[in-house]
Amino acid sequence: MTSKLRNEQVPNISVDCVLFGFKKNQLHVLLIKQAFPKHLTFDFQAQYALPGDLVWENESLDSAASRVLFELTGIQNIFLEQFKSFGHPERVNQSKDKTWLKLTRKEPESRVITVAYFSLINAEKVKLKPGGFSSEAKWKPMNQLPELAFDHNQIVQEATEKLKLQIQLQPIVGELLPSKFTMSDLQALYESILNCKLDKRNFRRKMINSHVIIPLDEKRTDLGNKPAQFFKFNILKKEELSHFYNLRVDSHFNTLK
Amino acid sequence: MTSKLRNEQVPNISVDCVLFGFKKNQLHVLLIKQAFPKHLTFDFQAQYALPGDLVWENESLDSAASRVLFELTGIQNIFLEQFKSFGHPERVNQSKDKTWLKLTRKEPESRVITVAYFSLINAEKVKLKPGGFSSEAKWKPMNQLPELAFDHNQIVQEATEKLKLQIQLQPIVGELLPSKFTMSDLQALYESILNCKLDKRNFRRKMINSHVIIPLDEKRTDLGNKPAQFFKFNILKKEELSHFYNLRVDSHFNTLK
DNA sequence: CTATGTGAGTGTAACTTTGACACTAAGTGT
DNA sequence: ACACTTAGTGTCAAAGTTACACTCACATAG
Repeated sequence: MTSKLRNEQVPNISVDCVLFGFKKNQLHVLLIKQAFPKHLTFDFQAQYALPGDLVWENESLDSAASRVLFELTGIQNIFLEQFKSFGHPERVNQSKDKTWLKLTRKEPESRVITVAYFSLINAEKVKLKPGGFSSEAKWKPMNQLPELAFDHNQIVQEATEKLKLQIQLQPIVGELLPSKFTMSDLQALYESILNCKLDKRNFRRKMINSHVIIPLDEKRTDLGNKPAQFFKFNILKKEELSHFYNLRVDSHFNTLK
Repeated sequence: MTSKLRNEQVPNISVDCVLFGFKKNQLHVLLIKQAFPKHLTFDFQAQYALPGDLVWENESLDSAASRVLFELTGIQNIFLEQFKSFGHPERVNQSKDKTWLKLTRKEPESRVITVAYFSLINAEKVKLKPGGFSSEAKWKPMNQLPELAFDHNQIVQEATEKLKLQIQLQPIVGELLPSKFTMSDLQALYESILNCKLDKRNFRRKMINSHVIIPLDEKRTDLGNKPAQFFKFNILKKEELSHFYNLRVDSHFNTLK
């Protein structure tokens, strides 16, 4: 029996993490910039990419995702949900990626399939510490993503679809907001994920009735206008998650389309 | 550059297919029996398993799933949906599986992660032709599955959860039934997937209103009782799939629990 | 101190969907 | 004609959804 070294990498299986965050009323994705040795600048275009790397021989996919995310971005202790694997035979075979693969991989020609994870976190609260082969870890707004390494644009795309679906089925967005937030914050978040306008009164009623959020004894007073009630998320059991089916678009905007 | 042979297997990436079928008013899963050389009978327990095998170097995950399913069961031209990958480092390391791995794999000690697919098909209509390393391809009722190879029981379990969720969101069950079926057939199918009793009138109303099914000019007369209307599935666009949220349990049975 | 701007917050009526519930209809075989 | 079996149907109350427009509370500028 071949005994595997603890930190030996599986040459053809990786994990990638799509982290969504919410900042300045916009949905963002966490990206890293591939690090590269200075002397290579002339023919090496550092690319943005999702935090991701090969898994180790002795670790599960879930723990690989957590480890890799931590190593590259400093983010720790968050729940990552596996959502899809990507395995096109040519997915790491584009010329834009060759140099970087040669610099970082023992078997740069190897076909790699990747297991993609996603998660929602509070972009304001988390501290980013790039490490490993990432020289940068940055939130980039969803609506102006650069071209990413490998097939990462497609992965982000599919994660976004998944996210849209999810928030209409259950209120998983708790992690995206600060611990206290106003109803308008929450609505802006939904609108930016669903990419549409929602009706204010109906949205408010739905959220209140669903008991997903709880009003606090505190108001936001820092803006120059009527103070807004703060809410916090309620931790609900699965059985309590009803009410989460249709979020309808504001009719004004509906008829404009 | 290492040029890969067309049919070379990736030693550590496989696909597995969970096929659901409906027979005798019961939900079934398609299993194969691992083939083995006769002279080994004494210490080799042939196990049931999901149809699955290693992927080839040059094929995508989706096409690997289709190919493997065809090779082992003869089933062709069906839509397989990827639903989750399983990658625990010890998932192919149980003693029950060692013999078979040694007989069939070039690298029997290799860790293997598997990408699992699922699909729904009409068990009555499809012809099973075991091939490759499968000596048998059989429908087994969900509620009495044997112990399966590797972690395949867990994979079936998770596929079942996924299926339950799916049919409450959209009427994907078309493929499970013959091209014409009665309302009772359809309800029995839902009940066996959801594992509960539904109210007949509410179910009927919901199905009719959703336009998922269309009545035919034909009735079932072969049973000795009132003829039942035949229906067929309607091919709907995504936009037309509303109405599919809550399927409520029949209250009689609800209160019994 | 008044006016204006800004986002917060509120109510209702028409309609649709849901859930609970029990009997009749149309065939068969005896 | 009777018994048996499965098919098929209607209604009411409760809950949820949709559309829609004005007032409230604060800050600031004049």
